Amino acid sequence: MKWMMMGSSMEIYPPPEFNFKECLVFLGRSDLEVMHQIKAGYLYKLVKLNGERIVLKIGDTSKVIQVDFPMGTPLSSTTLEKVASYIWEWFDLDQPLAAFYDFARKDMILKELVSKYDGLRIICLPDLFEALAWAIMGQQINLTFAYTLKKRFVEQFGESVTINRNTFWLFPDCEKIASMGVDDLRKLQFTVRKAEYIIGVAKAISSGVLSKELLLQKQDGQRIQTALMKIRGIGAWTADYVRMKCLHDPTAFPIADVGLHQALKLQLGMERKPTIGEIREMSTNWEGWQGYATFYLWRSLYE
DNA sequence: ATCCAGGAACTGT
DNA sequence: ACAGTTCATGGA
Repeated sequence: MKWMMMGSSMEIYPPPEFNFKECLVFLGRSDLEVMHQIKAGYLYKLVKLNGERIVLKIGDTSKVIQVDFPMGTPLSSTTLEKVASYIWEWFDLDQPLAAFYDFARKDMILKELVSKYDGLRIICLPDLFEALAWAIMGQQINLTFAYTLKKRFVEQFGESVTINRNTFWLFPDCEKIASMGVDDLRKLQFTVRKAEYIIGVAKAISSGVLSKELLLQKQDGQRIQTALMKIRGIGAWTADYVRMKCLHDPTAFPIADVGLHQALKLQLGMERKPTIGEIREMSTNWEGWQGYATFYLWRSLYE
């Protein structure tokens, strides 16, 4: 991770295989998104780091990520370090993407995508509770409604900061959700099950039996998968999604994902969606990078 | 109206 | 292990 301060701005120096504007397209895919805002090419997000709430204004200038602080808070060097590391993690910048491109350029399905979306990285959800809760919200419903649920959830239970008549939201603390009842979420049109799953996950995280650190300590992706799937409400799809978007495992592969199926159908000009078996077949070359293949295919569904 | 959506648990065999 | 059923609601 490379960064330095230039006056009141932070400069972050990402690896060469990174295109901020390409990532902005993905971040801008829903008008109902509440966790960040995009305005005039800048990405705004409220984060809580080192106990401080900080609004970040993120832009790019030729190979450099530039971060400004609209709240003008005097930030300690430890907080600044956490800002840099948050952004590094958000855009998955530790991933050696050149290795993915090396074979993807020769792959019949991926070559067009990696050329079109060059520099796109998986947009991560560094917070485990947010990643799990969002995945559960998205189970078996259309994305638009999933975003509606998230917006209600965040605006009901999250904290916010308003500057210049713009309101920015933090994802609700798991401690707060752990103290909620199913009925509190039912009011927002969560199903009983989704409410139970999310409250259960919130309790597990706030009690300390579940955490990102504990999962990452397991090293092996399969063990992490198994550990996640022991939790009620987390099946294979959610476990893969969280490994991909939160735990930075590029081998995670949500193979049953309907978005993936739809993207493959369109990309291959098929009359129907491919079967799991067919996807397994066409993904044999993707070993080690199934998560990135999936993400680039998801990207092809937006414009 | 009908089908389906970035699934998972439960039940029966 | 595997298939069928239930949950639940909005979008197209």
